[in-house]
Amino acid sequence: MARHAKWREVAEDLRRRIEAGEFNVKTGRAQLPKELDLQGHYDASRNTVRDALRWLADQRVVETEAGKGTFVLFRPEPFHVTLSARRLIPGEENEITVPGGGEGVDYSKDASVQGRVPFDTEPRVEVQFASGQVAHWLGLPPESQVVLRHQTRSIEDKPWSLQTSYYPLEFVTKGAVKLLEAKDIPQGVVAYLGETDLKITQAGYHDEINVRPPNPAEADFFGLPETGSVPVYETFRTAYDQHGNAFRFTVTIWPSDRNRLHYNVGRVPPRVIDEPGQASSEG
Amino acid sequence: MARHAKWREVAEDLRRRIEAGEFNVKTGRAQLPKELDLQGHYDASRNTVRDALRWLADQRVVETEAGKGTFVLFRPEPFHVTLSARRLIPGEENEITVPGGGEGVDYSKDASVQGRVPFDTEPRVEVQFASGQVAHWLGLPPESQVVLRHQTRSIEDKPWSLQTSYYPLEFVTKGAVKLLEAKDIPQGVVAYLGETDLKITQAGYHDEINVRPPNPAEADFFGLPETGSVPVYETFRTAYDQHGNAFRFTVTIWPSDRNRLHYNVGRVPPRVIDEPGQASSEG
DNA sequence: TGGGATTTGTTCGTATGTATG
DNA sequence: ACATACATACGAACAAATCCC
Repeated sequence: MARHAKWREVAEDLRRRIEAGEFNVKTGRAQLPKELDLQGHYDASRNTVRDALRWLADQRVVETEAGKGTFVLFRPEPFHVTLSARRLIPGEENEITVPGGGEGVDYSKDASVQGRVPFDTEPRVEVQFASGQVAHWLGLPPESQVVLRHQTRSIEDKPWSLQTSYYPLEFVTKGAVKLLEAKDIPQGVVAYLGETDLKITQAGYHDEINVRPPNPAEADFFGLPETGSVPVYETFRTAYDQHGNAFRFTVTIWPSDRNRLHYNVGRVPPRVIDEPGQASSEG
Repeated sequence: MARHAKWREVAEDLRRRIEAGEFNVKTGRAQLPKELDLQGHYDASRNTVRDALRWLADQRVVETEAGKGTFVLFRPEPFHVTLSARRLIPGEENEITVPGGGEGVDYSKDASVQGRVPFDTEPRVEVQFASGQVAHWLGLPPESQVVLRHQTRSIEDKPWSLQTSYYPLEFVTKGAVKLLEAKDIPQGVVAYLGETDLKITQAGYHDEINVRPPNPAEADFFGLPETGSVPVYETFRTAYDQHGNAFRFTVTIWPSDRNRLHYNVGRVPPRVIDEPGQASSEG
């Protein structure tokens, strides 16, 4: 009869009851009965109940807090992040064409988020020897040094992404001195590099998207369970200039529980560009 | 001294020993000592050892098999999948330009995989009422019917992706009768639609990327643990024709343990287009 | 500030079931 | 049929976090 183990049946039933709203309260978080009561309700041992709760906690359905209880997790609406630029080079239509005109065109930012304003911290700036991965993507010889600019971004006071960009140290000695300053570059780094003697223009970029469990520092920053049950997106962006040389390598970490990624390729209706993810839920 | 719980310390130590290659054997899989021996080695109870092993199993570091033992998991090199087309419309350079010329240009496929040949099953074809999501993306009124074409893809005998495409049923009555046939369309569906009276040309597409645990059917097909510890990518692609109308909606499932996704935007050196992910590991 | 009650976290022991060879 | 090894389930004790008075 029992197709599943007992702990699994308890878990499934609890999830059903959670989705039916049985534990909802008017104010505050929905709280499950305490383990002792569940033990009585399901005629199971406390360990079996705890196996069920652990499984639900791993799936981010509930959250347990020592001394307090087990609570139903509120899952926020995800941010919809568009990772493809609208136009890449101002004045040229070599990328996405917005038939309606040029308003709201986004040249310099890496990502735009529908309807919400991200808050960036001031960057932390370091000079390091390039790791193998960084050297590979930037096309640098081993032992090269790079400037690293690290930022955290939040939306509505919630941590949203971690970003680290790498530039050849050479850029600094050739005129881009602001790269070493630990403060935001208002017009964006790409625009700034174009204003310096380097005269770098972004012609295109390559993105690689990976998914993995967060490391402890990331889990702490984003408030993710340290079991690694909520993965993070890890995007690697290599930007190329007008000569086909890589000039920037950016690693960004996005928790998967609050982000969806979007790309537009070719000609796409403006409403899709402007309002990604309007009705996308449930697969 | 003990910063972590005992089970966690056992787990960390086991991972260290695994990475040090302590359990490697010349032929076959590396096998850990049995639980009873680990219990003795760490002076812990069997349940504590099992807590550690469960944590490692959730992270796909090891795999336990009843009656056999606990084995170190072999993690294969991921496939690198490029989701941006090289050129979108033959003859026009409105998408990625390959300076070297037109060789190897990929017009019709949704995805190209570096150095490996995917094997597609014959499609399963159905007619359904459009769900809310499908109707939304295709811009169809409620109660519309759609043709659904479902395929599984494998690379080197390993299941690699699950794909379902939706087309307005209207297309069939307007001449695209092959959409209803349960066999592959060699030139690709997009090219075929252009050859019919519909004269549809793909002008662009929008991709949304999500990550979630696999459902039981997906876990079974891909051989993923049913705990959901290995997430799958779920990509939603909406393709638009020359008039800005959506003509296809495609949902693809890719297990994250064997896939990395790539996009090229703007002008990118051909070697990056042709050989994605050449040296990208370790973050 | 403290102490006791409540609730979850960790660890142990033990028994039995199930898959494998 | 038997031994091996992991899976499930039970019970119990104490620790740690939280809350309330």
